[in-house]
Amino acid sequence: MTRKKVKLAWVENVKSRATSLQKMRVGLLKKVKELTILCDVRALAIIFSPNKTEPMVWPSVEATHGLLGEFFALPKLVQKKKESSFESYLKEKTQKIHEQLMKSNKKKKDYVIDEMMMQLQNNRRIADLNLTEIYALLSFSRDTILLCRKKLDFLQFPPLRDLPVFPSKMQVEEFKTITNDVFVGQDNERAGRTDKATRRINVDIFKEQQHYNEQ
Amino acid sequence: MTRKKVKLAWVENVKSRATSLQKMRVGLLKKVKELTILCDVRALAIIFSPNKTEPMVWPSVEATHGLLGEFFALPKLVQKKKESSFESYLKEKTQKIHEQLMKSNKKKKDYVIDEMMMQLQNNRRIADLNLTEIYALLSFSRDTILLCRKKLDFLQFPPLRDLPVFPSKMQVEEFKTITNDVFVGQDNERAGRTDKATRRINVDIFKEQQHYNEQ
DNA sequence: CACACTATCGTTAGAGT
DNA sequence: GACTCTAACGATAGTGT
Repeated sequence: MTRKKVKLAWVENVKSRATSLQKMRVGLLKKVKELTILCDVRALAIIFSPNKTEPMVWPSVEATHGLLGEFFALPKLVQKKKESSFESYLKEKTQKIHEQLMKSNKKKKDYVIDEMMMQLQNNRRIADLNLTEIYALLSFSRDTILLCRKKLDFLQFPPLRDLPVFPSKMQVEEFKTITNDVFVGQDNERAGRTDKATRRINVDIFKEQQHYNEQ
Repeated sequence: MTRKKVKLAWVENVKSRATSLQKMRVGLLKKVKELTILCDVRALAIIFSPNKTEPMVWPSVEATHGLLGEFFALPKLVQKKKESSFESYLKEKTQKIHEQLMKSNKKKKDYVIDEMMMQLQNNRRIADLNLTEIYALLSFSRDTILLCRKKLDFLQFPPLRDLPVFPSKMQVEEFKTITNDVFVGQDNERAGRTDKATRRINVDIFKEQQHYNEQ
């Protein structure tokens, strides 16, 4: 039995697609009906199928016309708003999830930085850091300084200058390849120098954060 | 855990209803989206909620307007047809199921009649039959005779006269009550007379068939 | 072989917590 | 809101025509 979880994509096989359409249409309209009865709302659904002139309509063509009349009678400001309430719902949802992610990333970042600081206070030296780690530290320092300035209400200070731009993901990948993965390798010079109680921690988190750009 | 199977009815509790509405709306629109992607159809859904001026619209207000444009552009004969393709689908489905039921009932009936005939050829006598069974036999005979006439192309024969009308369900129920269920009872005179190898078979099937009237 | 229908059972929606 | 658990959905194998 090859019963796979169907992924959200165009169904190639013509027959399968047709059977799916039949079943899903019925299931869908059943759900619309359920919704209207259980929650006392009015709703309509229209499904255009290829190679069929008449679409499948719920609850009926007449009722649909009635509801659409109400829809079109709505003040244009409401009806024509660029976003339907579903779209704004999605946007809100996405926003929330993204905020959560940023928060979680912030936590991890703080933890990683703390670890690095600890290591630096012990036996690890600046020379032991790789490029990614150095950028992470610099970025952290910059953020921290800015936060401090803000808190101290010294917003009139000029922005920090000469801070390097954080490298793109591709650049970091390239770097890792060239250096033959110094993070996990145990047979290179650097790793050999820091084998006491020093545990190299994962800093991959820094490489992903560049891709979230709001708006 | 009170995890009941929700029945298709108005949800009394206001809070539950609101939560259901939220969840089901999202689930519904997700399904619409699934359908359009998997089966390559275009569809729209509009859900009006109480106490909300703007309805929830899928896929978007603009796309909806576009699709509705096509819908209204359809020739009036197609668009205004009294039945949507969903309604005719349901009707067709009902028709099929009903035909199946009739077929199945016919089979059972034939089987019951066969059994009765067998019993009559053995030790059961006409006097042992109750009213329902007698009517069943008469009805069967009538049908059989009509079928034979048809097959022999003697359609010009006058219809059978003096055949009693089959009793209504209520009349039969009344009869059963009066006679204290002679079908299963073992302590009445008739049952005592037929206790050899005679097995009384269920003829309830005949009482139900009067309620299916097509169209 | 193609089609229609049924049975089976993995996946998903959503009620309750 | 996140999670658990069940009923229902729907993909596919099986069966009949």
